[in-house]
Amino acid sequence: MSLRLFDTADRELRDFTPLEPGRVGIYICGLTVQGRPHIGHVRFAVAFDVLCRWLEAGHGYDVTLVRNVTDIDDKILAKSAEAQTPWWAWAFAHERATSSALDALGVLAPTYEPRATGHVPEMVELIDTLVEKGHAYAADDGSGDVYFDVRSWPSYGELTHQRLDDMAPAADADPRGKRDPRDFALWKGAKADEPSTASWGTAYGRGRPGWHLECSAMARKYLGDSFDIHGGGVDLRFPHHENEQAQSRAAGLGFAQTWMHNGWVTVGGEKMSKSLGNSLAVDHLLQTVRPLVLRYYLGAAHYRSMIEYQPDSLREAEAAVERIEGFLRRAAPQGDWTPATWPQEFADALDDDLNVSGALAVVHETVRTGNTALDEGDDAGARAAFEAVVAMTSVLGINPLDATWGGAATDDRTGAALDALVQAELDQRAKARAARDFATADAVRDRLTAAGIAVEDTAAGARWSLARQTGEDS
RNA sequence: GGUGGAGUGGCCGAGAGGCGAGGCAACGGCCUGCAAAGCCGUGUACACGGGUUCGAAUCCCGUCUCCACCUCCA
Repeated sequence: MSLRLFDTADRELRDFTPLEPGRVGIYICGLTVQGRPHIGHVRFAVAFDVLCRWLEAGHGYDVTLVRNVTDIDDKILAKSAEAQTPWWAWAFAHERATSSALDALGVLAPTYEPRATGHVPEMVELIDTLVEKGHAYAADDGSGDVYFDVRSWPSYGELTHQRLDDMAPAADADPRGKRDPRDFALWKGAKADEPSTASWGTAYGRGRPGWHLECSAMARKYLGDSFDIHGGGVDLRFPHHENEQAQSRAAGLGFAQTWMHNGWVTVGGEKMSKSLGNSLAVDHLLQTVRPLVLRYYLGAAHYRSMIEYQPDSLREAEAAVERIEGFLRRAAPQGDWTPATWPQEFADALDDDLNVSGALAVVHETVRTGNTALDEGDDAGARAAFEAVVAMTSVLGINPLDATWGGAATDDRTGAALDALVQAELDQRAKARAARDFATADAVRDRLTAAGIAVEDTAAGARWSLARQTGEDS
């Protein structure tokens, strides 16, 4: 079975064929670095991370992933002014916060991450082309703005299947020299109250780029005039993606062949951006939940579904992760091993528009098979399951053994010391149990439990691990 | 007004005309000195009303409810 993806432009599942055999170019809209990222902000990155991993591991494609950083816009300017911080420092601080949140969640770095402010010449070039072709014009009110002329481009609205006349223009729309209220800014003339560092000199006057134009220019520079996949959150479809496509195609570029949009995270039935979600900031949540668990949670639902967040679901994700982890720990071979391939059903699920839920079902079934093999002393069976689970979880970015998640406690000196101490306790307990002195044995176990250490008895003796966290959310 | 999405068992969450995805929780059992972990078993769910069909959660018609986009937004 070949890979099929849902193209949100056509609203249908299509076989995926890259423009150039063996290579895939993907552009996804990154974040406007204006605040602390919350789990809603970060979901798109997890979703497309799985896409990239599967394109590479499952189909052998050479993927070029470009994810931009919008480091200048109205909000950044407004918030930084309020905080009395230079806008560029504000943007950079939040860019760093975003990167570390994504790193923590095991999202692989893109091939390149261009910043909008570094691509003004490319943007101006695109504007020039549009003006030449009669699809853009400078406002005649002296504002220095340059607008895209939506009436000049009959296909405008094709991405979101809307007719220009059906679009409700904002009632209080300020015409500001526009030929049509739906015309959007390619270039925004500098305003008197904005810092001088926030504008660039061009033939159209000093100013800064419009948001939509940035992505068109950067996608073109790094992926070419036509590329395979453009992704982002559903809420970006209009106006952002519609405008991107209009301006790029009006400029004569082929632009994206397939559009993919991920659903968002809701809280109390509402989109997160509408609820005040500081407690759902990634760094805040990570104080009580392991990154692997949050990653599992964010990636477990189908990428196009909405995720309705509730604190309990994090607990459930943790239990599911520990089930997988527990098996891997128990089944880990002594010597060398190589990840096996995955069961066909796993591949089929991912090929079907990245059905991660279906893929996870295969993971859990394999875990069960492996546990049974372990119980029956079937070493070969346990090993096969172990290798398959490692392979599958790696593709999904949730392999508990991966170094991203910090590895085993015995990897560092503190861990080694702790292990030695716990082993001493466990030896004592083992002796007590051998002497059928269960009161002493249980006292040891209680002591360890109180210290946050869970003890499990196995055929090969007692094992210990750090107990599940019991953090609360608000 | 226009354009989309969604309603699945206690919860999360796939599926998409017939064989009860998977996880979490619960209950029973096995194992265990007792636990934990694991394994086995137990649930007859698909918003509502009609219809098509031998057969519908899946198709058709209608209804209700919720959400989003059309302004900055992952």
